[in-house]
Amino acid sequence: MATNIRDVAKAAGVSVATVSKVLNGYTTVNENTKERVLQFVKEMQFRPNSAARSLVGRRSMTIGIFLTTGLAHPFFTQILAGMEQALKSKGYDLIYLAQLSWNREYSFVRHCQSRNVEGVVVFGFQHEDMNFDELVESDIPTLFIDLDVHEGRAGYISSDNQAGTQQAVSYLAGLNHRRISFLSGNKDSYVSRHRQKGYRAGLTAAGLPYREEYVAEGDFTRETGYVAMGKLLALTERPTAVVCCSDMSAVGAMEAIHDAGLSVPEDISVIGFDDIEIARYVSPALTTVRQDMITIGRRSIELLDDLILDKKLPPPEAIVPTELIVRGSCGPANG
Amino acid sequence: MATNIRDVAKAAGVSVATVSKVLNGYTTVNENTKERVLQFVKEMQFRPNSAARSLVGRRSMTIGIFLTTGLAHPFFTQILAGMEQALKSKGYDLIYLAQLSWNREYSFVRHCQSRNVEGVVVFGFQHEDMNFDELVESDIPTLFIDLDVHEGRAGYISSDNQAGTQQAVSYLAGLNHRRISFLSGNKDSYVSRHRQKGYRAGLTAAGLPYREEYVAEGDFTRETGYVAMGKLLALTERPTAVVCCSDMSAVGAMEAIHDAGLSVPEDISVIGFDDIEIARYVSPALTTVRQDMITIGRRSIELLDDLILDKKLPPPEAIVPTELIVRGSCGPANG
DNA sequence: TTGTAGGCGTTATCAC
DNA sequence: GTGATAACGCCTACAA
Repeated sequence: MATNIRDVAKAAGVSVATVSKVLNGYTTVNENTKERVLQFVKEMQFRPNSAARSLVGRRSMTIGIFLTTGLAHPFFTQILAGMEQALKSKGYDLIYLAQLSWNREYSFVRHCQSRNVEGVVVFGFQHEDMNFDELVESDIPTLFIDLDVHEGRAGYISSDNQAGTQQAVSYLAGLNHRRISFLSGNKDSYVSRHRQKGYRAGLTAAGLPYREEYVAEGDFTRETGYVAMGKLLALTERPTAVVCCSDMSAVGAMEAIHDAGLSVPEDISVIGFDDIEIARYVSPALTTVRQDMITIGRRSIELLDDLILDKKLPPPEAIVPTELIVRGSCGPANG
Repeated sequence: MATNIRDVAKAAGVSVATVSKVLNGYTTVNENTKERVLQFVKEMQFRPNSAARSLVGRRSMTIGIFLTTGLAHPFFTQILAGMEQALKSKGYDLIYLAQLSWNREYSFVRHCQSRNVEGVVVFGFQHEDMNFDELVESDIPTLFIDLDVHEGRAGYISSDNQAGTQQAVSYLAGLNHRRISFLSGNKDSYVSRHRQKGYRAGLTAAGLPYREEYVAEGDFTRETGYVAMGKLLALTERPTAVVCCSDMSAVGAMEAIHDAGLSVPEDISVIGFDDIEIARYVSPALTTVRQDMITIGRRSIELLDDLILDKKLPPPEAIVPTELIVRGSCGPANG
């Protein structure tokens, strides 16, 4: 059906070995024959069968992707767009391994191995309920996004969560806010922990005290943002500003503020984290800490490629800068 | 490294052929040996190498995905989530073929063939600048989403664009609107054409005349929605309602209305199409025609699977129902 | 019912 | 500089 290396060899009047050598950049082949072979390759639109290639132990040029949070993650598209750039230039294809629901004994690692996957990107923010031991022990180069796994051949990449949050707090302090609260994500998630660190650092830098009651826990979603904000509002000395762990929880917080008969930013200033598209469309538009997911996507493939190519390379811990995007949800302190 | 069929055969004390037969559901194998083989398969966590499998002409269980609009498409995530359900139950993996930018002679079809891809899903709304001839002629089972290609082994799936738009017009007519305008997408796109058809059908059903000047062209984006709405507002007898070809263009239209000193829905009612997440967050929240992208994603894989399994099957033309989601952007006609 | 052996398309190791 | 040929892991006639 599709042309194979033998067809090309026959057409060019050489052996398959020669064609193979030309294709793999061996220098031990005559310039003229090389020229002729390449011409036939182009003419016949020949592309080596990747299954055969990976079978003989050569590279499969395949990177697997695993989503701990399902496809529904708001950043997925941006990350993928960033990945695409690097995939193109490095020549990888990206495979999404749909785990077979009917198989109780399903092993993601075995699935990767049977597919000859060269590396894996894991993406999501759930730490607790996933067991990555098998993956880490498998020695398959792995890059986690937003999960601080750093062991064996597994590294990670994430935004500078701490600095980003600290900058948000400083910005509010600069607007004379002195009662700044923090709406966290799941306490044990890597990103939430570091954002909370940044919150404390920001308070300290501004000479503000850390108050336990000003920290409310959510889980990144709009719903828990609403509930958590409600608790903050019930405080006798209620905060004049709130830094949220995600844009969606900020949206929930704004709704709670609105429902309490207060307004943003006159009564309370709100800052989100992420800069998802929705942030621009809520009213007032949300001031937020932008994560550069395009860069994170691109770098994740580049770092993974390094890991694949160099077996001895220590796994990376990459941090990508954030940017404060000022819109309309913050104003000077009032009260 | 990873266990192969020979290891399993040795462990179970049988030949590789027997193991293979067990794995492939041959009935010509003794119940006891089968039992024992399966036990070792499970114990050793054996999974046949898919490269070797597809090399011997068996199935690769791989479906390719091709995006004409890049990853940035707003529905991408939902479609993928729908696909995932079917991929799981059918046992396919999904591969994203990153086209190699440095290769001028790049052929998507050859890439698919070299990867032994069994079928392809094409997704996007650009018709004109893409050349699908090679793909259609390649005889690779293909399923287009939102593109009415129907030829050879290529079929398509899409929302019921016509009925959805017609329902939107009827809804407005029911609110006593008599000057209902239409903000189209790219005129030559499949979905826009059918939505415009539905617009006319809706007018006819309501006994309203079709007026050329009430149709403004955009390209689904917010920017062109803003511009097109501006033109409609400049009309001497300006419309009291507008049906838009997408939610993003509806957002643009609402901004134009606002900037003209008018308000939604008091002065002008607005209906979108898609029901993307943003529709819930603009103010007023957008009444819109929801597309069931989850179902479209799931069905696209199911239909593709049918096409792959049955070489004689005529390619499908599948239409998925829409649903009118009533929110706050429409009110009774006023004037 | 089970085992042997040839072949899928490619690369790597030798000879020549 | 070039060409046989043995792998890679698996499946499928065919033989036993």
